Amino acid sequence: MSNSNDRPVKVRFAPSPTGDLHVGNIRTALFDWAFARHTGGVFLFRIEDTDRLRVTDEYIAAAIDTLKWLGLNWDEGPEVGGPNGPYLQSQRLDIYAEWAAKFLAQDDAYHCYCSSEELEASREAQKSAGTAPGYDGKCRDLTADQVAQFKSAGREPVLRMRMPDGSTTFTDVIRGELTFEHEFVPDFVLVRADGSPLYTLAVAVDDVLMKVTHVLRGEDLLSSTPRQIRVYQAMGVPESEYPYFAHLPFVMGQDNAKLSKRNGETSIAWYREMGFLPEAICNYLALLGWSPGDDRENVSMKEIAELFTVERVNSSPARFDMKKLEAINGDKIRELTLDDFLNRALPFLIKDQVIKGDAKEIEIVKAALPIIQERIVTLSEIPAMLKFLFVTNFEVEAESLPKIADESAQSILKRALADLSNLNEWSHAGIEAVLRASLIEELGLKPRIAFTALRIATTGSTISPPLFESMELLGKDAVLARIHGCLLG
RNA sequence: GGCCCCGUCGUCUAGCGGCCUAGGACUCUGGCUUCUCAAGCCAGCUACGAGGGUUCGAAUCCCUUCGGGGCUACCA
Repeated sequence: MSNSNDRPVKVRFAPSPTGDLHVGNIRTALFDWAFARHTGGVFLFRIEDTDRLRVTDEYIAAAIDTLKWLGLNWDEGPEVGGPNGPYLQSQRLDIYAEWAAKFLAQDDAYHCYCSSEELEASREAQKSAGTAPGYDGKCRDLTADQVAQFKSAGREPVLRMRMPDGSTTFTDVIRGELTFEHEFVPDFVLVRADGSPLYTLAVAVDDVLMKVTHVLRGEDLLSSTPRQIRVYQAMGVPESEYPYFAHLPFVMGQDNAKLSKRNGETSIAWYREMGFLPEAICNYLALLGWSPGDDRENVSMKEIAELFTVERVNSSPARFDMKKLEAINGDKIRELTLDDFLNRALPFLIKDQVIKGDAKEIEIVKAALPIIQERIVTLSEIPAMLKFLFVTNFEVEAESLPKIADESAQSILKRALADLSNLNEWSHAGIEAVLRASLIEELGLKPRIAFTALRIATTGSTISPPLFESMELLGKDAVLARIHGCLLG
């Protein structure tokens, strides 16, 4: 995507936080961010909170937190400021009011006194008649008398933009040249009856005032673009200074509907709690609607920024696939350095009360992490996997108890207990050597049989990290005590 | 209903007229390895929605059709 005017690239991510940021929002944010980084431009973050009934301070704070967590740092916006602030639309009300007054004075916009009941009735009529829906223009040319009448009836007007006859043509970088006939773009409301601005006004005014050069946003806003352009015209912005538009395809849920809070786990906060890595989420999301062009699938944030171009963005929607996200998350976990892995694992262990977080515990966790690193898909699996190392009153899980109750299992445990008691060098290699010599070679047992019994006796479960490493981490005393505790006679 | 967008394996995608008897990844199935579970390795299944054109030649261009989605708010 070139930049025909000389202005420096500025891309904005402008969510309306009516809930936790979800997968679709973040995919848009990621592409915005990647485009800015790729071009060396500015990444602007703006909060569209003109609907204060639905946007709360908590959601705004959560959105800021989520973006930070993902590493999608912005150059202009909340907290960091910038030359074109404020970046919360609720703090720019006077600006919108000024432009609204100007549009009214220019006759680009007009007061509309229609009640919602009247508009509703009109829409129904249009629908049943099969004609183009939209405002019928009833208040376009009100006489002074009519206005006086409405006012005396106590009606408060909205400010409505006048759409002239004709059409709007613009180029969408992803979809090509698009033309919308104004006959299907009805006059739209800019300012509510209570004087508060609408998205239709604020988005256009802000993009112009904040010198935004590229608008990459969801496909759902595609048909609102002619309205946005109409506002540019009323503002007197020359066409050469309109931003480039690129409407990103949807990210859809499993049921093929647009991803929303109603279907599936969409909130990024949930993925965070589940132990997905931010870089895995970004990597996966980058592959939804975009690809590096070669067969590469594992890409770092740095690579995403280097390789991202809007030209490579698909025009068709993508389905969100949890399985693939999990696969990528597992890959990313395996790539973690031990210290990094430790820092990310600790909060999960503490939250699940497996450890309190003291130095001694952390030391054990650090020693144990390497043997589970390739065994987990999400960080939230760690507590269950390492719990056996920290439990004070050890118990074998109920379903495994019968498996060590029979005579052959009991003799294995007895034999192992004797072998291990005499073992001085308590290392996983030493443990393995002595047990193999005794159980496998001397007694001729199948490894699977012998070690399963010991696994149950020492970890409490048939599934565990590698046995000898687990024993080493557990320590000689605890291992002997646990095996002894499993002896029945 | 009207307007608009979209259509390659189950899913994400590569492909931008000949390199395609369509490649990769995830999933799934089978196998190898193996102290469990994983990881790893190998193999296999499965796709150009349909119908017309254009062309020597089409997944790639055009049309129609069907299907999916979005918008149609004093939401964004």
